[in-house]
Amino acid sequence: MTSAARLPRAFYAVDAVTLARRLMGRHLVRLDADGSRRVGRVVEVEAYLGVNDQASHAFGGRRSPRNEAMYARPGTGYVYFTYGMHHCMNVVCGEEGVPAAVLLRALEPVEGLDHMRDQRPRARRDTDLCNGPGKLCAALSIDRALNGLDLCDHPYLFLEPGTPIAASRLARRPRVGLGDAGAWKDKRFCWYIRGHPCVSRP
DNA sequence: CGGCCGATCAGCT
DNA sequence: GCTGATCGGCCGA
Repeated sequence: MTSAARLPRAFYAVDAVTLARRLMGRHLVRLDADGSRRVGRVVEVEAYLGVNDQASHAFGGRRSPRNEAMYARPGTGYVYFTYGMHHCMNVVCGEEGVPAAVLLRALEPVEGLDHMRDQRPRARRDTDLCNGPGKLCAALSIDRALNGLDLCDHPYLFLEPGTPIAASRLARRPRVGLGDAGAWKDKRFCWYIRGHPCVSRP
């Protein structure tokens, strides 16, 4: 355990590129009914910049019940269901009413690995528990019921300061899995820890 | 290890 | 109807 203080609202009230860098090394904490903790250290993220970003769910100002959380205040969690079977979690940033967010793509398991393994029975190695956006949501039992949650004031899901990451270990590359996102698909808006075994594409 | 493919469904055209 | 901010099984090298 590294820290008990959850990150404040101001931490999230920045643009998506800044928040992407800031989130690296932080701890995503999931408390359970019995008080036990599942904790993962953020090792890979992607920034989605907003209405001008062709890869964003809010491109062109799109707004629907599905992505409504992107328009909420910074520190809100945007959890959506995709491919008919997976959930992905974003952290909303910037200012309220302006859709921008950072997708959590991979975590390094830190605490509660037994519980994570229960939720991810197919994972052969512990490095496979949270090495993808759908996998980390499964490992931490994050689903649509949590969409729109306030990470600054939620009883069992939030972020803690965690441990910093040396700048020399930080790398960036184009985002993963985008279809035709025009010029935006090649922008290097994915950050990850170079050589880390828990990133989705080492 | 890399590529292909099926699962499964919400949102969009 | 089709596609997707995915995953895991199966195939071949």
